[in-house]
Amino acid sequence: MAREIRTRFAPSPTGDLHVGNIRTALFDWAYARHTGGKLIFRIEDTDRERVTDEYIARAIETLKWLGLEWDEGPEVGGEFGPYLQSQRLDIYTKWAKTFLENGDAYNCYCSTEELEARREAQRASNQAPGYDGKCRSLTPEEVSKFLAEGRKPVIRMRMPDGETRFTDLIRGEVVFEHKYVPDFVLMRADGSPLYTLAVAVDDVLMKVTHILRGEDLLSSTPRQIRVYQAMGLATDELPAFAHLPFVMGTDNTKLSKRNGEVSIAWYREEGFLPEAICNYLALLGWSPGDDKENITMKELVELFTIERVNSSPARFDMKKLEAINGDKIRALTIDEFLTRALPFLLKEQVVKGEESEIEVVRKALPIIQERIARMKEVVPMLRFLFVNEVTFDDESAAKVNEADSKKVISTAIEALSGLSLWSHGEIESALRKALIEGLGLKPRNAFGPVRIAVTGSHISPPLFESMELLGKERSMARLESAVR
RNA sequence: GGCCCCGUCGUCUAGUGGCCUAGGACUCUGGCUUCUCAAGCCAGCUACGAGGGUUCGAAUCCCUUCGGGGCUGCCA
Repeated sequence: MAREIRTRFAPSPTGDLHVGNIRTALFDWAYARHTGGKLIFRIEDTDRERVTDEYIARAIETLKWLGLEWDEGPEVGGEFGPYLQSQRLDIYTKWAKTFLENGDAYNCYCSTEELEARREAQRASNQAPGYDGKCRSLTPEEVSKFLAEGRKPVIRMRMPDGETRFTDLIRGEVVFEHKYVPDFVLMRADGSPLYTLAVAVDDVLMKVTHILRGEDLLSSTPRQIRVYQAMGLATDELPAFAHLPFVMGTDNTKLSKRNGEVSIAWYREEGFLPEAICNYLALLGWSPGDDKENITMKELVELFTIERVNSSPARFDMKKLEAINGDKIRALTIDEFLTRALPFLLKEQVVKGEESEIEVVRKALPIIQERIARMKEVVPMLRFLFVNEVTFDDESAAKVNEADSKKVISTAIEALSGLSLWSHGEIESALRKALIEGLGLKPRNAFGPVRIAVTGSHISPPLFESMELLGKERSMARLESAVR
């Protein structure tokens, strides 16, 4: 029986999770689900000056919101925990010591200043900058001298001569000659581990079989493999690597958290649905293969394979995300739509949450469902139903105040005042009769002024349905006030 | 500079030697529909970075070149 596939998503939450992080998490998740394997969620917080508990909590929350459930990790536990690296420090220390004892690593007494100076010299003489191996084989006398100077050593991994060769699942065979991979630091003088140590140790201990991660980590792979080897893993026990292409900004620069639009929290506030974000992100670097792009999470799981992941970087396109989001919104049942729309209406205080209000919203949703691309848009779309008086923007105000408009609205008032049944059908036929037949107006010119008077804007949901929802009394009041 | 990765419409992509006078989606443009805005439908614009090979035949294989990106940290 083949061993169970285990992937991991291991962010370092130095800020809110962003688009690139989530795309990686999505692929990790989809691959684990597709293969019936496990997804491990691990927090890489070895740099506690930059990673805060607040960011960790937000990362957990974001993943849950997107529906990317993990099998092992924070909150759910698992047999290979803990899943916060800051709680695993003794493990890293133990391995670093082992490496030291076995001669795979050595104490390095060079100071940051000395290293920097030597790197400068290397650059100046056109050599590849990197650790020069100065402390690789210190004599006991040299060590005593350094210690006497009060120096505290870091632990540095020894890269042997030769090369590292591995098959990236996305890019094929990749070779790094070790002369371009200098000895690297595993542990600081204060005993805190570095990423290179912690990531490799954890992937081994957590029995990760497939490492899907950003392509920026591609050139650190030889170092990671070196740690595996020092831990005693045989070549056929190494995890498989798949380096995902970047998600770039529209301007072709790498997306970064410096840019406000990358934070997933922002997309949530704007009203992008989690399934739309996942669907769109899945298309960045992967494709279902046929011409169907609008897929469900279930379909993504069924179709996702690493073979179909691209190797070239993708640009993030807000327009396409919006289009997919609109499609997802239109696919919602009214109950689902209501559940998702309500938080936006409550937050902007369009409604207070009373039963009667929610009933109005429920009735109004069908007529705006195909008119919005972001959930947030329900707010401007429905606000007119819940205010006492509409307010006009400059353009609408000018339009409604024209003499022709006042005449149209007056005529509409006469036509509507006698209506006993206030339904959109009745309203429509009464207005058509009075304005189009009666005044000989084109529909556009006839209904425009009425629309502005009733909804406050020349852009609104369908007029007759809107008036029905508003009710006769309030509709008439708005018309009256517009001609006053 | 060195090492590594990448290169099909504006964007995301399909394409693994003939089905490609390169398909789909988003955007954009025009039209239809129409009470506004949308949605929907139809049509259109636009691409294999360049140059050499290999082959009867190349977007697909090879080489060179150009361009973009990453790494080159006691960040991850």
